[in-house]
Amino acid sequence: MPLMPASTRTRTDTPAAADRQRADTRSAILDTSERLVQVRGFNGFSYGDVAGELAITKAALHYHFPSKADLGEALITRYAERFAAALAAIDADGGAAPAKLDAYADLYAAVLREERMCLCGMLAAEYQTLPDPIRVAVIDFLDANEVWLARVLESGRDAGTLHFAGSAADTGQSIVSGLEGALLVARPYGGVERFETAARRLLAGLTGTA
Amino acid sequence: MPLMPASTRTRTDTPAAADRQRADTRSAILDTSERLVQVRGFNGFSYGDVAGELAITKAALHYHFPSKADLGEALITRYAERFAAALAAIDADGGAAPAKLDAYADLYAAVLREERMCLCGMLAAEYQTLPDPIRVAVIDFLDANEVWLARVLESGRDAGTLHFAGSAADTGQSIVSGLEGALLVARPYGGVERFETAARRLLAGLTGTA
DNA sequence: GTCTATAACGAGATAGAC
DNA sequence: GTCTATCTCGTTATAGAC
Repeated sequence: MPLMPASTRTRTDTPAAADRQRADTRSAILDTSERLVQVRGFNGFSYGDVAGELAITKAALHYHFPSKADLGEALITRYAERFAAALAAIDADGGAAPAKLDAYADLYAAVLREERMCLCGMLAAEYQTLPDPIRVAVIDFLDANEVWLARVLESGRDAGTLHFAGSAADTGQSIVSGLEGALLVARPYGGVERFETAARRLLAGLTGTA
Repeated sequence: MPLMPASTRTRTDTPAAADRQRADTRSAILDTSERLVQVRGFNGFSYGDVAGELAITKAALHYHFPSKADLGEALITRYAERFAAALAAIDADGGAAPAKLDAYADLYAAVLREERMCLCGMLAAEYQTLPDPIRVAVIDFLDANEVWLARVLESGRDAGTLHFAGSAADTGQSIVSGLEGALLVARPYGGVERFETAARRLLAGLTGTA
């Protein structure tokens, strides 16, 4: 690669390369912002923080995401898509219902291992300060999770591998809130032990392995 | 009462009256700030918000609480004291362990009815952005709750009214995280139904009334 | 697409009068 | 104790050059 300062070379020699770079920068912004929101909250990070980490300017950020609300919307949208893909992957694995629930809880544990809060849980805490489109996306994310869980729970009950009182929908809500709470409380203590303990107990109540 | 603008009269005619007013203003600041933190988060409210609501100036706020960190510390300290008093009151009621757990969950429900998050849960979400003294207070608050719960759980197990696998300490942690999560997730939806459903399921697993 | 420069505003905080 | 006035800094956001 020729030694040429980024400020003096074009970096986009063809239209296709320009598209690629736009997408790359956009992704990098989303990656950094996502982590900052999960660690510090939507009200706890700034364009300046992101620009500093990526060594670009705040103005460049505003080119990709005109307002912070736009950025937040893009963040939760992408997060929800990735989560939906993860749920589809669990389904594709073809495991039984209890294994699916374990895999689901592992998604949360992976977040905690990076010392983050669930993006949606963090936004739920800040809900009252969020622009309306983000609020809607938070609700949609929670609903999608609970719908998926309800389906898994019903199939497990039908197969006799899961046992729970009340509706599958209510039970799904309890799982989401239980795991979100386990993340929330575990993070200040550091490590995943507290989360694992709470998650195990939560799922054990459904499989009867208590 | 003589019609005299607050700006022209002394309002503190005696030293005792001065003390009373200092305490009153301080309480009013704490009350308003506490609600704002529980609704919007520690990073989601400002001295200006509090001053505006109380119709005093920001400078007056700084007299009572020089820095925002000081205010935050006072907030969680008072909150923890009030919570400890509420737990003592539950103990004083002399109910059995299951009734104590119900009363404990009701403390959370009361918070949600005011459309707030638990102060400690909110601060847990913002943990990475908080000054160190507040972080310590958050941990202390969680620990105190879990110690109290562990004691109730053990007495219930001894009396045969509560049944749970694993240690009382771990179970106490699960209850705290379960209720905090139920608050967190319920608030965006409005109403207490979601919380009540999750709380009932959580406690039903301990009393065997599932 | 990214930059420099700057606008416009709000934040936390302090000084000094009353 | 509370005020007015001010400071300094950080924030989101925009304009215009390259």
